[in-house]
Amino acid sequence: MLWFRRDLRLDDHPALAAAAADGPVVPVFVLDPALADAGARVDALHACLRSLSDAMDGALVVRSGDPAVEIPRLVSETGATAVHVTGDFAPYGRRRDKRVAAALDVPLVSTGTPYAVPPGAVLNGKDQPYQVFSAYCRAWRERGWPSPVDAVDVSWVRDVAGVDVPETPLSLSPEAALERWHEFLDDSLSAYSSDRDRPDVDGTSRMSIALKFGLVHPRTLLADLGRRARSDHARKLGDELCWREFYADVLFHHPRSAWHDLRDALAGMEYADPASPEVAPLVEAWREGRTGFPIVDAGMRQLREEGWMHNRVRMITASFLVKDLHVWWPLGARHFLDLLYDGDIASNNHGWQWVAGTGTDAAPYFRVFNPTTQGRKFDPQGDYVRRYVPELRHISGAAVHEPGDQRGDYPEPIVDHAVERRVALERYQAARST
DNA sequence: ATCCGGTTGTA
DNA sequence: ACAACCGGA
Repeated sequence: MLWFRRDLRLDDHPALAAAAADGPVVPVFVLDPALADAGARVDALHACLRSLSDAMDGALVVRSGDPAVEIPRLVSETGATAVHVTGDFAPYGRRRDKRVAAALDVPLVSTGTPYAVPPGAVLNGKDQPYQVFSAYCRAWRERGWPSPVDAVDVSWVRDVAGVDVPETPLSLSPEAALERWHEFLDDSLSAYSSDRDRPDVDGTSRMSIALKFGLVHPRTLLADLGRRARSDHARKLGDELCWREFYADVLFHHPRSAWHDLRDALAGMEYADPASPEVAPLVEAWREGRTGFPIVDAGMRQLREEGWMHNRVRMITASFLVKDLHVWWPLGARHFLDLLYDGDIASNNHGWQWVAGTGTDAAPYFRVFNPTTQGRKFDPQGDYVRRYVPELRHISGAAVHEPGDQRGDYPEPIVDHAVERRVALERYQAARST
């Protein structure tokens, strides 16, 4: 039996190869009620499951319920002699897999991971986990990763009863993701290093959703990049894949950092109460994209409309919540996870902690993003803002980023950035000296 | 020990 | 230029 989780593909799949070596394979997915409130990405999950089921002519068995009940039940129904999985390294997945293994009377066999390098496998000179990206990345490259695994012939066991996958308007499949990947390699990799920071340009690989659900394995992408090893652009994209692996590694070593400050250096930090009458409307304006800062609002509206936000803008909008509105990062991390199709607890929540200054790579605390400067720099023609903020479409060029009288119905800035920057710096100073 | 590096902003 | 951090080699 192969129990699929975040590995919803048939190619380059070590656990599938291991299962197929045992004989005919029962392909299973369990819709876990504990993850049913996972926001937008439940739709993305259903889209991935539909394409996976199609790829095996409908053999996929979908059950709904607690995996610790459903998986043992399927084993006894089918007489499976082992349950094969790809390892899961996030806190919930690790707890769930322990419960399932304990409830089974056949082995739960874990083969492979969703990463090129398994979380926990790279340690520093003192045999400790890395706490900064650049050092981790160097060691990660040095360790290296295996080539993609060859396709295997699988005989699927059919006609095991299951439930239907819910309908969804989304369409996601490994084939479409790889098609996008090859288009990206052909058309956009040659400008990646700079265009990746440009939300107005379609310059990123857009592989985040495919990686989240395992439609493709990062090893597949890294193998293609390895064939372009002399390209600085390929190396830069390798770095971005490494950020994903680094944060998975950090979460593996520090499961609590999913929702708590990784470092306690700012334990005494004073935050605004998001439920208070003064702050609640500001947080709501942030969520809805009407802060009066065009690049922030464009990003928050892109998130609502598309379930995706450009990474540069994720940093800008996160910095605004944390440093201009002084709200503790988990509120923002929760909001992103609710709306992002690619929402991943390790990358998302540690990215937020990076911005907040409580995580790895402790950015010097005085590094506060200026939303206007960031807009001018990374959306230089203003095209990104005009795409998502219709109220500003009558303003041409970079002037969309500037405050002024011509902005019509568009809101006035809800805070004075220069003032809030100083407040943030004072609070960081105070927290550091406690 | 000492130096490097870092998704930055303001003067 | 400077702010003025800190893990890692």
